[in-house]
Amino acid sequence: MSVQASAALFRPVRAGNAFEETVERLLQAVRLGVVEAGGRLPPERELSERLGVSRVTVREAIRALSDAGYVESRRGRYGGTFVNAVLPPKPAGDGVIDAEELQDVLCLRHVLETGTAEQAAMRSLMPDERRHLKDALTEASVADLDDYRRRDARLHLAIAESSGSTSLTSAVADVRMRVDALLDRIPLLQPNLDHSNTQHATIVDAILGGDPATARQAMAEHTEGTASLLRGFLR
Amino acid sequence: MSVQASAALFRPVRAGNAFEETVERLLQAVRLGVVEAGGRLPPERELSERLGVSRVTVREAIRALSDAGYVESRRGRYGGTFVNAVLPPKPAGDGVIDAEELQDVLCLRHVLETGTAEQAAMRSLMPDERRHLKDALTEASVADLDDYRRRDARLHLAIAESSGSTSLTSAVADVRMRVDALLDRIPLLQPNLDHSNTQHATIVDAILGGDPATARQAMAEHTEGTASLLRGFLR
DNA sequence: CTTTAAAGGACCGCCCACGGCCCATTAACC
DNA sequence: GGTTAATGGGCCGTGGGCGGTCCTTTAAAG
Repeated sequence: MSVQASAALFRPVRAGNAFEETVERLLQAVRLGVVEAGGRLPPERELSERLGVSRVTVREAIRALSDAGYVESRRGRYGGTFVNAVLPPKPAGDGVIDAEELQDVLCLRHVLETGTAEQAAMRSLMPDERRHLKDALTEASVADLDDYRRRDARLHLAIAESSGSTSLTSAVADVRMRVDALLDRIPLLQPNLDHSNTQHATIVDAILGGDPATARQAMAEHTEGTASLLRGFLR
Repeated sequence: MSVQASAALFRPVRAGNAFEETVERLLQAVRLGVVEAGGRLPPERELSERLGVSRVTVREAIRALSDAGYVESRRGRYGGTFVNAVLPPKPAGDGVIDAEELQDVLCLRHVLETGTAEQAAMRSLMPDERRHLKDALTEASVADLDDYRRRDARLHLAIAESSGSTSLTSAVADVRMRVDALLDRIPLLQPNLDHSNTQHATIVDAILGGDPATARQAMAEHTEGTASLLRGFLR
């Protein structure tokens, strides 16, 4: 039995307790911009059902996010839990980063993102999917430094959705959270942002034009850009 | 908020209770050939620690696998839990397959497997990694119809390991379990098997030769083969 | 102004899972 | 042949998470 394979298979069955995992999932929705600023989360009862977790646990998780300044709850009909316009700054984290973790997440991201771009370009997208992609691209292109991370994530998720595989979309969201945790430790510069926007346009054009090879290639260059940024700053 | 993205993010936080997930994980190790026939699982105490689950739960899971005929436990020093030489036939499952699930898993598999093959070919493998790959290839090529599924899975896992990313390896193992559940419903024919062996050799050669493009292309053709098989039988 | 429905807020009893501990068994070693 | 260490087997008290139920608040609808 290979030691690496067994390490991959005998990893922990759960990343944390129900509360922690629920917090993490809701954080994904907020941080990746799936629920936009000012937007409302699904009602607690619905979240409870969809996340497969008791409502008590959902409430505790929401309470934690509320205390941290991410969301705010309002009672009464037409109430709910709303995403704050301005998100709290994230803790810088410890300076040391595991080189193996970096290699792992960057490799995974490369595979997933180039794969979604290619798959998206291979499908014949519905009109609403095409519009959704274009909208996400536009919103990312006009974002300022503060909003950029969320809108960028939202665009990459839109591309993943265009692949037509929910499992792929989930995987992209998960790896994006890991990448974001790393990106929090390096500065975001305007030139990088401009360059990203150009690449985004190329990728979306290729997808909408049904050109898988170009979509993959463009996405590869795009992820390689942030990858080398991370490698440079963290090593 | 896109309905697809929220479906991906607000999916259940846990696939089942601790017992069920532990059974699933141990089944992976057995069914995917990570622990070969006659081989010994790690001791219960170690499994408990690595899986992040209490020893009671591990024991209940092992008991379930034992009852199902997958493994056998022996007490005393140098005892342990051993994988049976002949695995029980799997239940056929219900005839109806969700078309969306099929599309989802095949798309995910294509992206992951072609990605791992490419990444593996891009790395400079250590001598023991190269040997491991060759061994897995040889064992798959000499397998008979009964053993083929396990050895094939083992080879694909070996390729995934060669990518150097444990996350990727885990993802490949997970999607392989889903694919296997589908493959159980269609017959395995010798011609398909021969064709697979030829493709396996091409893939491994490309990886060992450091040719990412060929590795990806060969793996793409390989997965497309089983994909069209599945689509044909199940639709 | 009253009604109503939908949302958050709070509590209770139950059970699964955990940690910890000790027992029983077995093959190697001296 | 006794000793030893590693392994599976089993038990018990505790706590987290669950399902269920009811209360409170709120804005739209009438």
